[in-house]
Amino acid sequence: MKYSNFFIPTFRENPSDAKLKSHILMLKSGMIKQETSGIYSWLPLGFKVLKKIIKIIEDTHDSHGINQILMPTIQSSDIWKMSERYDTYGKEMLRIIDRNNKELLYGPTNEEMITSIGKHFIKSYKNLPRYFYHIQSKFRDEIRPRFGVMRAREFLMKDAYSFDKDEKSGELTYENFFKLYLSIFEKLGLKIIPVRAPSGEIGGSLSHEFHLLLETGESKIFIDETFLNSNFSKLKIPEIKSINSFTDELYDSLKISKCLKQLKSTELGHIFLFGEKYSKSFDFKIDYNNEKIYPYMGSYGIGVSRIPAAIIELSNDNNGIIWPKEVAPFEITLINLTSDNVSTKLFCEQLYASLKKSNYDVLLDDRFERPGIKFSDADLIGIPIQIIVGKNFIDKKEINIKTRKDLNETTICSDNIFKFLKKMKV
RNA sequence: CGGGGAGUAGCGCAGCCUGGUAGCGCAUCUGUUUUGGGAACAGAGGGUCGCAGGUUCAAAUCCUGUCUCCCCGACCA
Repeated sequence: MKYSNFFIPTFRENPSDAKLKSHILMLKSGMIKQETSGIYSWLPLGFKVLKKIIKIIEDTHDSHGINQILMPTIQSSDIWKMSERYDTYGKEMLRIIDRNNKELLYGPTNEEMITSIGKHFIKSYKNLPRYFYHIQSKFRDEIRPRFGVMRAREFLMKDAYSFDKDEKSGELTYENFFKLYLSIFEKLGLKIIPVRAPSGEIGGSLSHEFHLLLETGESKIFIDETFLNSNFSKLKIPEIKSINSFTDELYDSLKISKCLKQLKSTELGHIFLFGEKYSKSFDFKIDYNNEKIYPYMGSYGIGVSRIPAAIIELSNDNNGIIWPKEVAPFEITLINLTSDNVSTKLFCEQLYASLKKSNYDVLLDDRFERPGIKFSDADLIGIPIQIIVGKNFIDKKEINIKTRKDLNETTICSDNIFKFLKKMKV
């Protein structure tokens, strides 16, 4: 992508309305635009990051036989009346009346809808287990939205749903999703802590949240300190059930006596095994041998649009964002400091083409801007590698490679660029 | 929902107390000179001062109402 074609409206001054570092940087780097309280547009740079995250989530789900679908944002009140959540969900649910006076709502979650889909199509235990997921906007009318996309009203969520024939099979599914989540967060470069959680509004018995430790986080979790360095990926259901870490709500209600460390965090994922709750209320029965059973269900959410903000909270400096390579909008930014010079222009165009040919995701800064502006924009938008081409190239065929993380700069001969990138393991 | 703050050019702000033709910095446009860390000079454009009503000869400024946004808390997860 060429900068001249890519819309990145950066700002020199900090936005007055934002307080959290990630919120400030997302606005300042032109990733998002607030439309109204708790509702945001994703601009090209932000959307590119979001798509990288979505791709990791999709690939991981697809490789585990989880079927991607797309359910609508607008739901009928009928299915919510069936589960009796239409009344209990409260003011967080955005209710809509259509022209025929039919009660609709903007979905805050999709258990009801997936249950109705399951009931419509699944008739036999031989079709189970079956897994579905979708990535779709949700709306929860928070009392007080804040911190940009961290706590938005409209947000993007990955929610998966499982149908099993019985509890035992359901727990195996739950265990698989538990591991799936660990691997997704690992691929995102995030060190995540699973904690036991109350199952709350959705109901059921088994529930865990996946938390990222963050000083500026809104959640509190209680964990055994040895957990900070544990590997959870080998855990089986009995161990998962008895993990020694808790959300504050569960910690309070269980009155845990053992001394646990309290830490601040942000919730990025939440999984539930709620069993027959919805299949029962929908009278969703299937044939099993010579009887009828209610499928055993679970749901598994990831707050997709919250992830970019969480990463920025962890990874930034005074100059701007520092993207980890896993989710960086581009791997490399190629900065031509002298856009009007024929030889640097030609070199950059050729290098840009061959980098793309080698499958590097590159942003070529070909703008007619002064060097200072290009440097500060590059640091602000935080692409991991900067290749800087300017006077040194014209004089000595030398270019500079800068790593955004530590701002270290190396001068190399322009012929050696690919060798150097390989050595850097970009 | 309780408490606090704010709405004036695209962004950041001053002006309001003490009413008298709406300003600054950045950004934008034109020109010249510049060009390895947010350039200089010269010129230009851009405003229903959130909205509605009231007081007044006169309202960004005073009064009343209302909408929106932000922060703290409670709530939610």
